[in-house]
Amino acid sequence: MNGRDTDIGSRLRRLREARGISLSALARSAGIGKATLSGLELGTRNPTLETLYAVAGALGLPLTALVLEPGAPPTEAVHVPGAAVTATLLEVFEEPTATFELLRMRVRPGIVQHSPPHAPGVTEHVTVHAGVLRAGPADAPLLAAPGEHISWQADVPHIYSTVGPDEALATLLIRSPRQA
Amino acid sequence: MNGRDTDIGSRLRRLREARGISLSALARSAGIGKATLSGLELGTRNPTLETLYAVAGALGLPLTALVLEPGAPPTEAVHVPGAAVTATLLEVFEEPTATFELLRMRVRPGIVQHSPPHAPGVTEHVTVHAGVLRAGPADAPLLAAPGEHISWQADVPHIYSTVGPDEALATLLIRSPRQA
DNA sequence: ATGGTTCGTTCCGCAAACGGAACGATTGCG
DNA sequence: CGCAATCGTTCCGTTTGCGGAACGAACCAT
Repeated sequence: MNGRDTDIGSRLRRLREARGISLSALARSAGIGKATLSGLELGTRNPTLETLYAVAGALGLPLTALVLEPGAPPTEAVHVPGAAVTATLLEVFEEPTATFELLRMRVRPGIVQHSPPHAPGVTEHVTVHAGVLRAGPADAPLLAAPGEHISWQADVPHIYSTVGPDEALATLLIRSPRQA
Repeated sequence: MNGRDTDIGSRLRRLREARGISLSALARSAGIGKATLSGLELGTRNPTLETLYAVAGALGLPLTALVLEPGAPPTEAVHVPGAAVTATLLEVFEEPTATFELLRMRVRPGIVQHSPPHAPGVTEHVTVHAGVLRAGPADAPLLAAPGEHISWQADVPHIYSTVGPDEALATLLIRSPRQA
C-alpha cells in the first residue's frame, strides 16, 4: 500500500491527542469524514493535499508541522488561532515521552485571548522579551515583564493578554507528554 | 474543482523550469504519469501526498519546498568585532533520550562571543526578539532579525554576536541527546 | 440492567486522482 | 520539404481516496 511510510499518521495522532481532541471532533471541525481521518492516522490511506490542509488548519498548525521530515530546514509559518495572539511555529521536537513545540508569540494589546484546556500534563513555558504579558490559567493568570519567564499547567482554560498599551513579544514552549 | 487553490502548481512549474527540466522528463524521473504532473502544475488536480513526495524527491527538494514559499534570503552579513553573552537558564527538561535547556540570551554589541564545540548531536535553536543576531558555526554563522529563528549543529566551534549598534535579545533552546 | 452518548474502526457507493495512450504543436535534422 | 523526436495537454479505463452510515466498545446517568 504505502511503500515508504511517511509517518504522518502517528505524528498527527500525537498532535491531536496532545490537544485533547477526539478523532470525531477533529474530523468534524476539519470538515472531513471520520473514515478519512482514521485512515490517515492509521497510515492506510494516502491523503490528498486538500485533506492535509483541512486537518492542519483545524489543529491551528501549518501544513509543515504535519509533514516535517528529517533534514528539512526549520520551517517558519504563521498561524492565527484567534484575534489577539499571532504565533509562529518554529520547531517541533518529537521525543519518545513528549512532544515539544517551540513558537514565537505576538500578543496585541487590548484583547484577551482565551485558549481551551489542553490534555492533562501539558505545560506551557513563556519567556517575555517585550511588553508586559498577562497569561496563565484563566482563574489565576500570571504577570511577566521583559526578561521574565512564567510557566503553568495547560490542562485548564488559560488566557493571554497584555498589560499596558504595548504589544508583547515572547517565546512559547509547549511540552506535551505522550500518554496523559 | 479545487475550492482554494494552494498555488503549488505555479510554484512547481517555476521550480521545474528554473532547472531546465521538461515536464515529460520530470514525470519520468519521478515515476509518475505525465498527465498527473501536468494536472498538478495546472492546478486541475488535488495531488496525493505520495505524488508530492515523488515530485519533490525527483527535484532533490524537501517536500516543504513545494508546499511553502521559501523565506526571504538572509540580508547581507556585516562584520562586528567584539563579544559578550549573558544567559539566564529558565527551564531544564529531562527526557529519556534528550535534555532540553531553555535560556534567555542577551548579546551586547561590539563583541564576538566564542563557544567551544558541544557533544555530537547537540543542536541549538535561537529565536531573536530584538536586535540582529549573528550566530552559528564559527565558519558559517547565520543571521537572524527580530522574529526570525535559526538553528545549527553545536558540535563545532560556534559564535554569537550582534549586527548593528543595538544589543540583541533572544531565546536559546539547547537540545542534547543522551549518550552521543 | 438500560437507554443514550461518544469513542475509533470498518463497510460501501461515488467522485476523482492515477498512469498509459493518444493528440496537435513545435523543433531539429537531413 | 518530409520525418522523427519531444514538447505539454487531453482522453479514458483503472485504481483509490472520499464521506456517510453502520458497527462494537466504552462510558455515564438513571
